[in-house]
Amino acid sequence: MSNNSYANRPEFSFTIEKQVGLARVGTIHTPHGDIPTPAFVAAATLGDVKGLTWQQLDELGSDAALANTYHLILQPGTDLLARASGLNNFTGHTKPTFTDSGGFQIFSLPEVKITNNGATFRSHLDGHELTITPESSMQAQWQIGADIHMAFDQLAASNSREDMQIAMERTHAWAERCLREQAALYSHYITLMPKSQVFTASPLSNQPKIPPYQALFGVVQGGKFLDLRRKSAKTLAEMEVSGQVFDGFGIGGVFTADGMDTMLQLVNQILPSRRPRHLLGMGAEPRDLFIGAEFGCDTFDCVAPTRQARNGALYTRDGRINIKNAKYRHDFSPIDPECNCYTCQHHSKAYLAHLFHAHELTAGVLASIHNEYFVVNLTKQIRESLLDDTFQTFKRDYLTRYYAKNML
RNA sequence: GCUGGGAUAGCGAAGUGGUCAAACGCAUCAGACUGUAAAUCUGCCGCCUCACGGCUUCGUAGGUUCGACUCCUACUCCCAGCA
Repeated sequence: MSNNSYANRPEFSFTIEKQVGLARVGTIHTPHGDIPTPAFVAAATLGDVKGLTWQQLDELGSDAALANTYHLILQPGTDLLARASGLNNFTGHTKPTFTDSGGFQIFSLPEVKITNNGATFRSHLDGHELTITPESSMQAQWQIGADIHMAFDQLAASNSREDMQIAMERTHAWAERCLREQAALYSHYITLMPKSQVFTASPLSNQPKIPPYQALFGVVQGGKFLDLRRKSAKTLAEMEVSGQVFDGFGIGGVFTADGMDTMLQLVNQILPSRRPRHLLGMGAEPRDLFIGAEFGCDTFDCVAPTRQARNGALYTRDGRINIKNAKYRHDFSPIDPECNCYTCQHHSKAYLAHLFHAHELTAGVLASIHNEYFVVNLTKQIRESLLDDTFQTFKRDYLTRYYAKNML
């Protein structure tokens, strides 16, 4: 292993090709292939990117996808995914995958009961009660068999410092348990958690399609409180249980780009530079990606590009437009004349507007191709600009133009 | 021709004496969406006004009443059944 790479296990490593301040250009190596970074990871919550086939996702340039453990536990069940030899084999997606732990979803549900043991909540599908613990989340993620897992974390109940600190400390306690379980799962592949009310995973055996090692990222919390963020980053960076350390880190609980630069500077100076960092949930706006990459994040995921696409909000170099607006009904130009996506190469705004007004499924498909391409491609361009030392100019020009209308 | 039913805002459809510019749905117009309970949600949606507020409406014309979309009369049109 070179000085520029990190490999907790031979099957997972991160190579840094260039560092510019906190920003870096690198490659995450996984059993399902490489992810050149910075990279935008497509949100595939239920095992698909809404509105897109895997082929379409592939063709627009996506290098990775992120599914959600909470959703997959509820349906189709992680036992089934294990039986199918893992998520990639089940879905037909061939590229690297992440799974989120379910923490974020659970805390957005009503009537969540948090104890030191775990989170108890009701399924949003049928209301049945379910408990997820750090251990069971790890087990479920191993059954899903993604390349990169997130530690089971807690989001704060409010923005108050007190709640933020409670959530952070619980996240740290759970992080230790996640590491312990990770070590156990790696050596035994998977173990049983035979408590009747706790989500339980069945033992796996001889599942060659499931990666032999599945990386685990610890999740930094602390909200807007910089001292908490500092403590969280330091604690997780130094955490080691049973010889197991985090293979990378997620930065969670970020809901706005305001103040994100300062927070990321602080956190990413503390996190070990040779391990990858994923900015959880951010990427609805170009500035999120620029700021994230500039201050040391390697991967991003966000539901906004596809959600907004389904709702008719489309990205252009000159800001976001709502394709359903009356003025686009007879506009025969592409969404963005500078865009090279399939949709912009083949279709006009008028056609898209018509499909949206007619509630055709194809509207969401074509719009999702465009929006997902937009963020995936922008992140690739950021990577290129870091490589050829044009990042600052690129960033300034891009953001000035994108937000010009909003700065009037 | 007779009998019965009906005509409400762009469309559909509530309302059967005051609290009705008029429920609700759709459409229109606009906005929101950041680890997806989201192909969802919010607002607007007769005219004037930034707004307070004002004005004109419920097939047409007239009447009863303090007051009518709601009651009466005539007319026009639509639907069903019977001839």
